[in-house]
Formats: sequence, structure tokens, C-alpha cells
Amino acid sequence: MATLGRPRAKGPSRSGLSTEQDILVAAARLFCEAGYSGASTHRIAAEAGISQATMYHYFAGKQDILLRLLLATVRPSVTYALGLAGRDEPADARLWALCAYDVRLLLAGRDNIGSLYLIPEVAGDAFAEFRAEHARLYAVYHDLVAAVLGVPDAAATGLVFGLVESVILRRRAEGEMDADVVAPAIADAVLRVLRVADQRLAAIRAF
Amino acid sequence: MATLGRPRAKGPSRSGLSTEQDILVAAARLFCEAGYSGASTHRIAAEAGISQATMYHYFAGKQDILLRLLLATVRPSVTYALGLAGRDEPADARLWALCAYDVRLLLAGRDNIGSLYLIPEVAGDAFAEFRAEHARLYAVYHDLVAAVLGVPDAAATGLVFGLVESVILRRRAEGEMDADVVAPAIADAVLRVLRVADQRLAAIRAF
DNA sequence: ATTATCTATAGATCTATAGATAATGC
DNA sequence: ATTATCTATAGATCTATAGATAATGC
Repeated sequence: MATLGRPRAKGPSRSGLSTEQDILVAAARLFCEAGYSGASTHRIAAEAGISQATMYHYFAGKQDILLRLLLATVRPSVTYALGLAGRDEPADARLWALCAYDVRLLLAGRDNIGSLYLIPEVAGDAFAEFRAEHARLYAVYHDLVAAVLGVPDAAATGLVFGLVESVILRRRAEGEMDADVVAPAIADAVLRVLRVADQRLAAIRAF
Repeated sequence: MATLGRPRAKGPSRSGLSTEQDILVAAARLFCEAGYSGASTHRIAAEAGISQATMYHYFAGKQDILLRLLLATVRPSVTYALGLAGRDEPADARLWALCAYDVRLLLAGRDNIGSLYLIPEVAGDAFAEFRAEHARLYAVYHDLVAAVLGVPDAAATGLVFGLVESVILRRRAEGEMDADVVAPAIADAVLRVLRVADQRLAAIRAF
């Protein structure tokens, strides 16, 4: 419990989190609000309550912070998606559940964390590990859409995945949204796009 | 025709465009690839074939360039959308046409110009004029969705608009897409989300 | 002795401005 | 004389590193 190392000049963490977490939280906020290049290490450190140099005790650099945030954001979705594979519900019900789950994650938290996906730098080599995780998630959508339609359909998968992730854009443009309303609405819309009948949809929602 | 003013040190424009257009084209590319803060005025100028200071002859600053790009991107959509109001086709057919038109615009050109909408700085005061144009476009979608459903529905409008703009995300993640395939597919999906029957959809596509 | 933090700074930017210059137009 | 461009630069950053310091642990 006793605090090791030199104390912070500006007083101890007000969040009660570890310094590493303070940095991640501050960086998430600033990356979302100012973009990657616009969020200087100095501002991140100030927001976290430490000096700029202290960040380098925990992270190799700015890219390292963003990579950690991206992985922490996508991994819960991948875990949930892979867990769905072992369940015995019908494919349309599992797809509905996955869409609703992902929309809830994208709407959770005070920052629009999904908007980190949109940062242009994420296309670079340093973020290949994140893109691989994101691709694993996409692959589960692809398989579920194939199971619902009875045949693999890349175009339909793109539509479905786009519809789910469109909440990132909407949260920006429309402001905070009620996940209890929007998550089922998106999941319904996904099945309608795949031409699941209204009657069947009602049954799925009752699961 | 004769070229007024001091000649460029690196030779005349290779694009044949005006210097102002060269700057806008270069900035669009770099804003999309490196973000707003990541695109320095120096790199924009180098890409445009001029010195960094020359940009300030045409634009008040970096924000001014981005604003011009945003307005040039959203205005054709607004113009088309307002023009639809005067046509006598049924609302569902007009909504289908607007969605397909907007998706085509978002897929056109060598840069994913719609991704400029995602730049965090666009939330600031300097871009209020762009956001107002974007809101005008949204209002047309709202009215068309209301006409299709018979009642105003903010939630459905959000879904529809999100589905259209999701092509910005998809173009990033999936790479270049065939507009002749994707634009009708999105427009179809929009009407399916609004529970337009398959038979009716076939009739609309025949317009 | 170990740890987490700090201060200070090198070196590389980056934006915007001041003022010079190389063309054409009158 | 007007125009479009240039070179040069001030002043403000920004990232990452070097090395000192203020705690606890042994």
C-alpha cells in the first residue's frame, strides 16, 4: 500500500487509479478530442497529473499508448464474439446478441473510444496487432452472416459491420445516446437488412 | 493566359490546376492520410509544389483550408437533397435516390474525402458553417424518413443517416469499393430497415 | 538499493509573418 | 504598378532523453 518512489509534485492521483491507468484515461480523452497528433505528450501528462517525462517510465512512446488503448477497446468484443461460437442458439439470435453487445460497448464510457479506430495513424505498421484483432472480430460477423443467409456474403457482412460501427459516427454527431434504445434498434436493423421476417425478429428479441 | 507573378521555384504546376486547387488537393490527401494536426503546412505546400509561405496568399490559415474542403464536400449533397423536394416521385423512391447519390459521392475520388468529417477539430467553432450544412442535409433525410413511415422518427433517421455515412468507415477498413454495387446496396438496406416490402423495393429500383 | 517521479534540455519541428523578388501590365 | 511567388525567421511548440531527487525497503 505504501507509495513507492518520489511523490508527484502536484499531489497524489485524484482518481485513485495507478499512474499507468491515469495516463491511459487522459490519453483516451485527448486522442478523442484532439486527434493523435493534436494530443501532445505534455497535455496528456498534465491531464494525468504527472510531468511529461514520467510517461516514458510506463510507455515507450505515444504510439505505444494508442496501441494499448486500441487493444483494450477491441479485445472485449473479440472475446465475446468467440464465446458466441460455443453457444447453441440459432445464428440469427447470436448475431443479434453480438450486434447489441458491440453497440453497447461503443456507447459506454465518457469518451467515444471507438473513434480511436478512425485515427489515420492506425493504418500504420505500429498498429498491425490491433488491425489483426479487429479482423478477427470481422471474421465472426462474416461467419454469422453466412449462417443466417445460408451462404457467405462479403457485401452483406460489410453492410452489417458498418451499421454496427456507424454508432461511432452517430455518437459524435448526435451526442450521447441511450444504449438501451440504440443497441436493440441497431441489432433489429441488422436482421432486417438480412431480410429476417418481423415475426422471427420478435421471437429473437424474446430470447 | 500568360502567367502573372513570380514563377514557382520548382517549376509550373504539373496538374494544370490553379495554385489554390493544388493546395486544396494536396491538403485533402494529407488530412485524410495524416489527420489535421499531422498534416503540416510545410508538407501540404511541398505536395502542392509551392513554398510553405505561398499558402497564406490564398488561405488565412490551415483551418481555412479544411473549412473550404468540408464545404466543397457537403454542398453537392445538400443541393441534390433540396432539389429532390421539388420532384413528384414517391418519398421512398426519393430517399432511395438520395442514399445512392450520397454513397456515390463518398466513394468518389482518390481520397476518402468523407473522412474529413471525422476530424475532431471539426467540432470547433471555426467549422460551424460546415456543421450547419451537414444539419441541412440531415433535415432532408429526416423529412423523407417521416414521409416513408408516415410519422417523424428521429431514431430511424439516425439509423438511416448512419448507414449511409458508414461507407466512410468501410472505405477505410475494406479499401476501394465498387460504387455501382455498394450505392444501390446501401439504398436497398435503408429501405429494408424502414420495413419497405421486397416487392415495393423492386419497383423503386426500376425507376 | 530500488523505485517513481522530477527538472532541464537538445534537436526537431510547426505556424504565421515580414519583406524581397521575378514575372507581366500599363 | 500589380501580382504570385520566394527566402528567412521569430516564437512557440513537441518528443524523447539525461540525469537528479525524494520516497520506501533491506
